[in-house]
Amino acid sequence: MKRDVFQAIADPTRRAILVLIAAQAMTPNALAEKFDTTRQAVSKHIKILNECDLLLQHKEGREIYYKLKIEKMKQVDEWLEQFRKLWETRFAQLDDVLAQLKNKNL
Amino acid sequence: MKRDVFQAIADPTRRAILVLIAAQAMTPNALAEKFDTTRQAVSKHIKILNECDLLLQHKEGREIYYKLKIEKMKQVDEWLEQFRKLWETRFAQLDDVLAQLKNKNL
DNA sequence: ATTTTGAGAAACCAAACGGTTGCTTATATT
DNA sequence: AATATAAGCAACCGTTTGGTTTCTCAAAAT
Repeated sequence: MKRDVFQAIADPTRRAILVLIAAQAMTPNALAEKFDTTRQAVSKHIKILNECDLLLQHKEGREIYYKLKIEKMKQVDEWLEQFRKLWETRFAQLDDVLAQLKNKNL
Repeated sequence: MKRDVFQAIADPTRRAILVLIAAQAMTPNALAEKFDTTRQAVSKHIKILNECDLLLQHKEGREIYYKLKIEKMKQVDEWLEQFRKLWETRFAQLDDVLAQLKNKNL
């Protein structure tokens, strides 16, 4: 199944996982210990993250290390761009208002 | 019920609604016409967006205009910040690699 | 005054979600 | 060789999701 990044970050546990494996690769067991949840639960989240094409993995013996494809997070950033423009404009407008208030006080 | 922004943007229809009402206030009916869905479906999405505290509304007669609280979208931006740092670092490293390659070619 | 229209609310439905339990396979450990 | 451990997979369960249909209410329009 194919999914998008927005689905991936919808769940709080998954967001926490993403943060952890952004910095360093981790095994499912290590992740499960970090939060208090079972390995199977983590495993399911990893499956979903994989379907979002967000993960890199490499095997070391019987352990599997998962790491985040950080670039994929840019997709969220790109979508956000359109709003960023708006809130920056609004901020500029607020600046104007403040400037005018200041002038009135003089 | 209380929800977070990440839930709001998880659904594609909801993302489309957010984009539309970011620029200008719109009524549920107007929104429903934009995509091919029923007003009731839109109404449910609006309910969820409201529970995420993402909406401003004002009534004009029997019509209700909804508009996005754009600043709320910053919450996503802030969460993304930690990844942005990483992918920018990585980009800088790539720059280094390219620079080294260039030197070898000289 | 009656009818039409905009909108929220409730009941219902199938599908998806998040989690648990139990099983299997592969790799280490003893 | 026998046991222990890492991990994926499948079945199951209660809850949530996204959508439709129906109903009600309030504000136009006729």
